Amino acid sequence: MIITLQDGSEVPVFKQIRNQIVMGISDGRLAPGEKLPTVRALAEEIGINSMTVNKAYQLLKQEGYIITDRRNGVRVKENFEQTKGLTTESEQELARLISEAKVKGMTRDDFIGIVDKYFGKGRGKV
Amino acid sequence: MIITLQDGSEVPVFKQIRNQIVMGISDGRLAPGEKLPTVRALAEEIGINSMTVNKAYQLLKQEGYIITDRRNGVRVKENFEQTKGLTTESEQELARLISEAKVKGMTRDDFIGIVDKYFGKGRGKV
Amino acid sequence: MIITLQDGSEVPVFKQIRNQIVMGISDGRLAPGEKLPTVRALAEEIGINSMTVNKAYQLLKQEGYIITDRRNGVRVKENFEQTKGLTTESEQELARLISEAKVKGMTRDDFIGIVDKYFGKGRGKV
Amino acid sequence: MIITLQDGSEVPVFKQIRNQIVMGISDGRLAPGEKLPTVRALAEEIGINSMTVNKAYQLLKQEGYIITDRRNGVRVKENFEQTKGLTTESEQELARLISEAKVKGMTRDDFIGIVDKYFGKGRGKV
DNA sequence: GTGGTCTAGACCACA
DNA sequence: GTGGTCTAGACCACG
Repeated sequence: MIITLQDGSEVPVFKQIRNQIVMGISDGRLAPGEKLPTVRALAEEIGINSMTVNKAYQLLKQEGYIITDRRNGVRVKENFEQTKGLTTESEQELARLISEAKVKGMTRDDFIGIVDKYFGKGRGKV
Repeated sequence: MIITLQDGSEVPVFKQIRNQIVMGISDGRLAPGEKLPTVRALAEEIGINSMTVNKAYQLLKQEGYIITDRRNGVRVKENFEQTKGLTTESEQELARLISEAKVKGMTRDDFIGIVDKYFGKGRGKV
Repeated sequence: MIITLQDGSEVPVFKQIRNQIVMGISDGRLAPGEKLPTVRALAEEIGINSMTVNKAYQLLKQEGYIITDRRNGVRVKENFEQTKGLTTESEQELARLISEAKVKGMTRDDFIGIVDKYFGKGRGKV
Repeated sequence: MIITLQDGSEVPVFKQIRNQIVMGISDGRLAPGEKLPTVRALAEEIGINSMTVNKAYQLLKQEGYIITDRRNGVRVKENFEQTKGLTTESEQELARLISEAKVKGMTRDDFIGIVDKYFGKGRGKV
């Protein structure tokens, strides 16, 4: 899987990495149990410091997306916790996005059209 | 309309203000043309630096949510641009939220349930 | 509150800081809402790099012990989540400690004597 | 006795082995004088490097849990030192666990409930 | 001035 | 060779 960084983005590099890996897991480009590049390898590949990659991996580990250990390097977790709900933060973000959409004249169906565009891909019961 | 700041939030204060005003417009608590408090008044009301409120207002103005003029102070815009689409940034954020939801085992219908919870409110053709 | 680092310890510096702050909260030396030293101040005080202090604070934040924000610096959280249970990791650690105690000939009452020695102090319903 | 390694654990493998053997002694699954598998055998059984098992055995030997001799291989010690006290490190760990418990709202009796859950098992005067 | 991010380079325990 | 830790020093957004 290829990680691409946006240059002038507000979102910090380590979080960009985290987001792309989560999306990779979600749409099936990263399979459960699959090995991720080592900290150093990924750092070199995308031309950043390895501490930054480390930070991204630590975040993913803490969130339960990956497992890191010295024997096997870094791997996508096999079983994700099926909380079946958004965090309150995520729900707030969604609420904000919906507000913006409504003000811009989007209907519920317009919005759901976009949701379906992304929900269709990869893993997840549709 | 009352603006409440979250204490330890990652979201910077000026953006919290911006978000709440956008949501206020979206759900009808702020009517088109309605007058907003002055920078100074709002700053005092919520106990923060007026520079911060100013920053929020500038952002809102730049995004086309409010207009400022010397005679009438700050007012909610009368006609919003009906782009009927999300900005690319917003769409990316939505894509990320959907990815997280899918990994956590949410179905499309689970997700749309939450969308509807927020789409039901106030302004916007439903 | 004074933080003292053990020099040759196996436990990393950032975790030592974290532990001492948690214990400070627990025994009342740090009150809810109390301001903690800034990242830089604490780093200078104990003679380490500020990134290390930052790491400790991030951990404490993530665990819900403190709140950090740019307006107010770092503060002890007002209301802790009352989960009223140990994490599975902590329970495993306790199990291990008890195993060691038993092999060394300690009775249940010996062990509880030590527990009481520490439970008596500060905050917490006894 | 079966040794099972936790996959993404923070605890290094050699220490996981050490801990499980100590717990095995404590709850009676390993009897005093009982023969332990050879380094090589155990390494093969759990699929790890024999250096790692060796490290665990050396630690256990140094702590006085096992004895090794050339003729009989590795055996659980017959008589453990009855110090009837925890090491200072262990006591510090316990203090930390108690601190965390208190902050999370556990009472002394809640905590002792968990202690009893583990103290009840196997060897040791209860 | 605050926390947050990032770098370049180093060392360590673990396996 | 792996992840984890730490340093010294820098820059940034926020307030």
